[in-house]
Amino acid sequence: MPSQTSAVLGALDPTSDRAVFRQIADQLREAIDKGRFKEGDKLPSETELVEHYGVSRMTVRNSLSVLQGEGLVVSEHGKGVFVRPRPPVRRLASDRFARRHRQQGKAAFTVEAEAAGSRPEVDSLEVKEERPSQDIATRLGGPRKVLARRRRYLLDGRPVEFAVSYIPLDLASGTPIAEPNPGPGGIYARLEELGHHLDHFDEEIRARMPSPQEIRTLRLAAGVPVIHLIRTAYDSEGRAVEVCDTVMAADAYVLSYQLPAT
Amino acid sequence: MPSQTSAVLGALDPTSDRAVFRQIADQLREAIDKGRFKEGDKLPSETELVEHYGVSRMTVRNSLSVLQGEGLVVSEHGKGVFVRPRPPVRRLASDRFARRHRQQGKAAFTVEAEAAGSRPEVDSLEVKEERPSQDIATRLGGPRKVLARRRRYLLDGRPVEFAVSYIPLDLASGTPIAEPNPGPGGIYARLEELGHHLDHFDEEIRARMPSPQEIRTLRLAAGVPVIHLIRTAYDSEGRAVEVCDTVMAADAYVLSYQLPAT
DNA sequence: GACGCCTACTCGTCTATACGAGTAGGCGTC
DNA sequence: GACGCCTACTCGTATAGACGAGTAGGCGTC
Repeated sequence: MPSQTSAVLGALDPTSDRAVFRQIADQLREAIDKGRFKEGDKLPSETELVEHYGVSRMTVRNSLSVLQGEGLVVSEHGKGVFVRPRPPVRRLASDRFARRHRQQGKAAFTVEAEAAGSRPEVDSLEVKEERPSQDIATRLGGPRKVLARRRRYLLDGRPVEFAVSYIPLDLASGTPIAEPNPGPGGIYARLEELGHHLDHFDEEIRARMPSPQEIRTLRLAAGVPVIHLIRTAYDSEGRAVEVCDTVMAADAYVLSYQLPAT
Repeated sequence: MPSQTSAVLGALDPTSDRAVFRQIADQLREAIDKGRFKEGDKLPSETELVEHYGVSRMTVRNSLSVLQGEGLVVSEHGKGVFVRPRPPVRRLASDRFARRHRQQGKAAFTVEAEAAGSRPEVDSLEVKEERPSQDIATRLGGPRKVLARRRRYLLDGRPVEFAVSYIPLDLASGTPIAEPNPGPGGIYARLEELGHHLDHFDEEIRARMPSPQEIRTLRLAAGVPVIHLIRTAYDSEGRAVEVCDTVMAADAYVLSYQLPAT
């Protein structure tokens, strides 16, 4: 029903000093916001928009690229431009590293995902010794070498998170922490078994646009930022025992913290 | 020295199947990453890039728009395209609402900004009674009317944050909370004076691309996401006494939380 | 010197056209 | 029915050209 375009979209205002491609983008955005195009709906094709507005195709494409940059739509080569579906979000509670969870012995990601009815996967395992970057070394108190554990998390086949844990090599070497699978409860459980009683975590949160590498790894659509979280774990002696550097697809997460008011 | 372009940028690979505009974007990105173009530097003009690569101007513009979308560069009409300077970041510690800070009587934003050597400003004051949105009402336990306090925060003249506090009207009405200036220590201090002893805060954090309205309010450059933080304050009886909905320019903030491991 | 114009350069917008490549469905052949 | 081709439609990439508008500096006039 291509002729329905005119039922949803209005006309341009030739007296406006607002650029034509912005006017078109505005109309499409409004139509999406008001639900006249719903999640997953196909927008009118470029050709239809060209005919509807009487402008050239490059102008229409310019409009659509504005909406892509805002993360409102995604284009699929050969198929069309679609209103971007909002993926269900995964909530990360601030007590997700509480000892009581650790003692249950299952990985937090797996438990939470299954509770939410999603199929969790962990891949791209890489565990190796490295020389830490300046930043990581500083956070860990200056070790010369660290064990780096890299993994990627997927939900229902969609990559949502990429994480690297760095542990000072003198803590990790020869322990289950250096194994691809560190066992139930993860490396925090192993650290505590090794006598490093965990005291607290520091988390730093930034948001930014992804690098091309991150776009590939997380298969990000245009206009989706990432949340960059750097967590440092401290034991009861105040020593930093682990730094975890995590990049998350921002459209898949809500972080949740509870803070005392005292 | 326009001829320096060829000293920094290489040639295209005609055998590559990577699109020409992507190859150009890659080369510019690499040059920026490696510091051959530094923060604030002007990139070669579109015309220079056209001559250097032997492509059409639209192709060059396409490359530059890729970098703009990544937030790496900003263009200034009539002047050129510049490597985007990274503004100094403002750190928000998770103890910023601790009672001891509140009792000192100065607004947290002002104190922190001056400590960091920046000039803080708060503007766009609006305090009025409203019917809450569905979401806000739910978070506050369903009041029919709320007091909404809107303000915008600036650092050295640059808007960095827009915040709206919602307080159930039956708590705020006729108190200093309903005044444009609620007095030392802010509304949290007033709430405690009114017998609402604060117990804890919940914070929800999302990251996303800004709406056109947010781009205007925060004067955001292309490719800068926002951090959306929703804080709910609870008193010792478990009642939600305030919801603060905050939108921050992501390039200006690092959020910092400390979590117990217990 | 102060002012204003003029010019050269910058990016912004828009048109018109061409071809490439991915998708989906029809339709005929086997 | 299964397969493969063909076609029509989609978006992706690139060219060439035109005009508009903001910026900054030179330069002449006053």
